[in-house]
Amino acid sequence: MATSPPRRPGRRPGRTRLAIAGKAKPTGDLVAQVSDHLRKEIVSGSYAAGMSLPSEGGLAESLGVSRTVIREAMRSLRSQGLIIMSQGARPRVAEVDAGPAAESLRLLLARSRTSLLQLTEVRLPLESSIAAFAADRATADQIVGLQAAITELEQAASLNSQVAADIRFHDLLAEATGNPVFATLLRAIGGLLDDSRRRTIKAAGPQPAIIGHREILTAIEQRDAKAAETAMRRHLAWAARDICSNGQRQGGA
Amino acid sequence: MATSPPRRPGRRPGRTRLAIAGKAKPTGDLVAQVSDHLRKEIVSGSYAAGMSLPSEGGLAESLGVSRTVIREAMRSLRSQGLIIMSQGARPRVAEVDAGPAAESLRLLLARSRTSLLQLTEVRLPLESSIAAFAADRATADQIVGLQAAITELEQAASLNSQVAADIRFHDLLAEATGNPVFATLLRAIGGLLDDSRRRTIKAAGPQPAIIGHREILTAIEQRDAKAAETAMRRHLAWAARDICSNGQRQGGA
DNA sequence: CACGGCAGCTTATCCTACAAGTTTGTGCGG
DNA sequence: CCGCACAAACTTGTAGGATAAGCTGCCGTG
Repeated sequence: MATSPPRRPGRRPGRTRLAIAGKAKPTGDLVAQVSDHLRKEIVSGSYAAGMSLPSEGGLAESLGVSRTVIREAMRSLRSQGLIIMSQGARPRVAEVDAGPAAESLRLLLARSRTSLLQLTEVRLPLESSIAAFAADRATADQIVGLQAAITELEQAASLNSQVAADIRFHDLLAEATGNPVFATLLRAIGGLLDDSRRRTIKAAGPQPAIIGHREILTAIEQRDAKAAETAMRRHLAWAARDICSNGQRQGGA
Repeated sequence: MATSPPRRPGRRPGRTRLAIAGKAKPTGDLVAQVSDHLRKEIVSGSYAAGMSLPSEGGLAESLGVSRTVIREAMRSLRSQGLIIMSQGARPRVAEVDAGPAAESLRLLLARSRTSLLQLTEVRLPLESSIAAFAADRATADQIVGLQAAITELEQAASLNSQVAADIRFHDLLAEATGNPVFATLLRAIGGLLDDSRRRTIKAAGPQPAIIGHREILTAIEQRDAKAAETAMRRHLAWAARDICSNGQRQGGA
């Protein structure tokens, strides 16, 4: 006896529109709609970072789609670094992090046979500007922090800590511009150059980097944007030299 | 009667390892494993661009997982711009495109509450370098394309097409550097500045932009990197002027 | 109050079914 | 023999249900 109405599964014909507030797009791609909807909510800040999202079942019901659709949309958001999922716990909104964007860039570069040289090419104007802006805007605290990063590099024993101190100096510099866009882009690109950094320091030792950083910091302390830019340019040119010599392609992994 | 063996659904306990060649990672996240596997195959070139991938069912069987897992992995790859899916047709390997990486960066920047002024600040050195590199490297074809973009801007009737032509010129310029990293970063930042561009052109008309583009192109034709950089700097300074006046924050969407 | 265990909720995976789109092959007419 | 219409097969998109495994918080015990 078909007491319950014969609710057939499968794609429901006319129901192209979602139970999402406002206009209904007749795109026909439910996952994309849900995914866009949630992405907007997250980016606009309706869901704060660290906050838990509704459960898959709840979202499925409230948006009027199946859990399958929700799951695929979630997977999409997850691969964009917007949410964090783990079995048993509700998905949470991820902190803002340059990692996924860097990964995306890495993927692009790996596919388009981009060389490290091309990355440095972009890094040069970016970091030069960073140095210049930092000279104008760095606070006293930030200058102290930069000094500390140099000291850290001087006293670092292992290669790892040397590389870390190097990265730290550049990050602090980007932060000192007061412009998060600089820091973001630098980290996205810089993350791809970690291996290169390591090789360079391993080959030449930390001394060249220390000298370069000192020159930059001196220019910043004197509020000399032009000099800071020049010093940074020289610093990076040194680092780029042995990239040119063994111009390896950016591998996968 | 359980004539058929009681093949219970649900997560199969011991089967944490995938039928993927080589080492078995006990990560427990099948989707990630499948996704990584396919990603490697695509990036390494085992699946050439434009080529069709096996069907979901086929992959599910050959990798020993359910179609659900395959679908979620596909969705992940799709959101990274590696594959293209459409109903009824097998998924195909996407051409190399900077779009997804730029989108990922755009998302990151949008989440970190950046102002238009801050975006412009980064755009200035970036585009300046782009102009300089383009002057050195643009091919004859690319110069023709740039000229066409200017003509397009001159003849554009609607505001929309004017903005589009403006964006197109800058994109082509980035492409002319021969360095996809420039194009990617520019698109990420530029995408957030679209509204601003629209307002600027709406307020001042296309003439200032046309003049700026012409100056840049002239410098490029003469292979004068320094002049190209200067021209670009002037062009952007003009555009930035009325951003400073109404320094609004960058909203979502 | 501290702490361990249990109950409920939630995700991860699998399965099956059907709708709707694409591709392919077949057969017919020119 | 070639080209085209049409149908069959294949494939993706969505729904829905079931089970396993993990997490969270509550409650009872010490």
